[in-house]
Amino acid sequence: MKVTLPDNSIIELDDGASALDAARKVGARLAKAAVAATVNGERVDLSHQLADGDSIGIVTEDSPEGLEIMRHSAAHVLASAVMDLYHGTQLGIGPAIADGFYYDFKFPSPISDSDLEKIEEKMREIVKAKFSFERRELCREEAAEKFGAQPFKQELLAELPPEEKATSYTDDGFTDLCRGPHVPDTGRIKAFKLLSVAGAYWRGDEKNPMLSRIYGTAFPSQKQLDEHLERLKEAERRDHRVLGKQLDLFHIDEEVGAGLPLWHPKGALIRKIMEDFWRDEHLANGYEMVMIPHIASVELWKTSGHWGFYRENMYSPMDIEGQEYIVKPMNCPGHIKIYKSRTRSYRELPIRWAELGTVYRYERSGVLHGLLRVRGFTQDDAHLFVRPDQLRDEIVSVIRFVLFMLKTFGFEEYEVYLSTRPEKSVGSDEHWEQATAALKDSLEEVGLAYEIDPGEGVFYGPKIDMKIRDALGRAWQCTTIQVDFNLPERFDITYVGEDNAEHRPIMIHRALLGSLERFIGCLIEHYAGAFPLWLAPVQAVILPIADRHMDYAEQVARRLSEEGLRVELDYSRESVGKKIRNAEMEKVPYMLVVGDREEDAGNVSVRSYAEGDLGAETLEELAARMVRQAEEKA
RNA sequence: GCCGGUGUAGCUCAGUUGGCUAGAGCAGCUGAUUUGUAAUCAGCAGGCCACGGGUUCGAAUCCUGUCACCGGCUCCA
Repeated sequence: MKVTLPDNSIIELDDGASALDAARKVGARLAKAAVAATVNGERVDLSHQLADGDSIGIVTEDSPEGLEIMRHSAAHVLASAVMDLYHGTQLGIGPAIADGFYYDFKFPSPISDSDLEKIEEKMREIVKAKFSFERRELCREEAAEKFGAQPFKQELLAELPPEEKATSYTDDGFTDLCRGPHVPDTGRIKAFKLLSVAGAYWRGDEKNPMLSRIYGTAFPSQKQLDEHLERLKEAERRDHRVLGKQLDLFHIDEEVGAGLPLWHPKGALIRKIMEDFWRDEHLANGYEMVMIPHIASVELWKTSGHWGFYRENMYSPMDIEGQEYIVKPMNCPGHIKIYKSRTRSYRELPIRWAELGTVYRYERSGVLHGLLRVRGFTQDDAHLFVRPDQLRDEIVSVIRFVLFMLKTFGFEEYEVYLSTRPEKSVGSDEHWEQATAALKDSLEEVGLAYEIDPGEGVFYGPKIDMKIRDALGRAWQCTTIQVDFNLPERFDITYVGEDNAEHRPIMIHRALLGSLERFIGCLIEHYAGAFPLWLAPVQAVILPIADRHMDYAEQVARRLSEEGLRVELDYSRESVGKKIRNAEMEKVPYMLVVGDREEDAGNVSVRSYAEGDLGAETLEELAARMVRQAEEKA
């Protein structure tokens, strides 16, 4: 028989030949590296029997697909080991994921991290024994019987489409319901490690029982595994919670309350710089600033619909002389009230009102996470009131504005989602469709690739979300752009049109950075705490060599301050080496050493955080260079 | 909120099977040193061992409740 290879060449094989035979025919090296195959686009085991005319590709262990298959097999071996060690365990599912794999179990009694070593040991035995993975096709009755003691597997079986065959894989006497494919034998799982155990609801639904999930990872070589573990350690060093403490930027105080960060001087200064930039850019882009109070009568939230649809995220009302007031979870109703304070003409639109608006939302204790998930945060919010004919252009310019902001802060990578109507929502189908279409069209006009996030919209409208990843690769939603036909209706806001009749404006809710808290958290991790010059709370620290250089050092400091640069003078009576070390630890962009040589020459010795010792430079040159660099925001 | 783990000085961590005044390094303070590109030396001070209850002759250590934090799930900017 003949089969076609990916390069369209055709090889001849004996009838009944397997994918592995095909790999062998191509070359011994390929056969050795092979872990699975694709036949006519479908992933199969190497033992898969080929048919005449098949198009075949060999999946090797160093390819992304091969790695995924190996990790999936590692999950299977994990399950083998667990079933051997903990009798009566029920099996959930065990897929490969981005950086490894996991398997969900329901143990007869809880296990903890300390069990991982034992399980890993057992896995090593299984790997060493090189048990082959035996694939079997099962009829439903057989499968039901085989997994009689496995309620979760039964559930999966019951949901398998009738036309699909149930398959199982067996190694070392352990059989798992699994679609496959797997590596040919357990010995092909090279370097692996179990990382953690965590709770996970069966099928990701909190109404379901909670299982114990064991996470692990696997690589083709020990070296790659070690590198991966090293990356995890590096990520820990970039963690904004660690750096926030080290750099004295913020802290979260138990007595103040969980999820309520306190900004220290340096952190607050970074915020101030960002906020100034943000306000300036908004004013330059046709926005006006507004401000609203932090609490509002419960009546406002009833009108807006928050009281009905957003209540679980809102704090309990407080009583003020018999009236109920709510701490705001969103800024929109306040801005709408400003709109509604007088008659609006079509000539005024689009109205663009921006505010760094602090909101408070009830977040369940388990979700809080440093600055990335808090209970009180400041959104870089704005509400645009537009005529229908302006909607699309406005969304497009908001998207362009976002891209500009993210780029300025050094983010070139993000994920874009279009979130559609959730279960709990207000408004007509027609409005939801119009709003969703407007967002979609705009994304396409700008040419941004996006994914649909079904049912993830806000209760009053669909949204575009942009997510940034933290040091550990977890995605955090920052940017949000929402089109809203509903709140204008609920508040009955209008503008007078050219025809002298009242018309309903459409609202765009948008936050470019999302919230300052989350964004700064991401920013800290992005720069690993070493902020670019324009954001650095201290841009240069002056290091006099001895006390007699203090006057000159002060002169240098004064000169740079005159240029609007943020400088500090290290007065400590430490060695130069120590002063440099301290400045390095604080990740100050420039360290300026001044001693006899510099004082005589009227210059400074420049050491940059990024580049090390740069040698002497005149004060004027340095000042000009720093000012330019800060302006360029590089 | 749920599952598992953790909580000792400002920070990072020791603290044997329950048993002496709970230790170290860094940071801080004091003194000496006046220093040339990532740590000068010495001394001092600093702890309701997260908080509350219990077991015990005796608890940082064991049990229990609360709170916070970490990893994950669910949920979100």
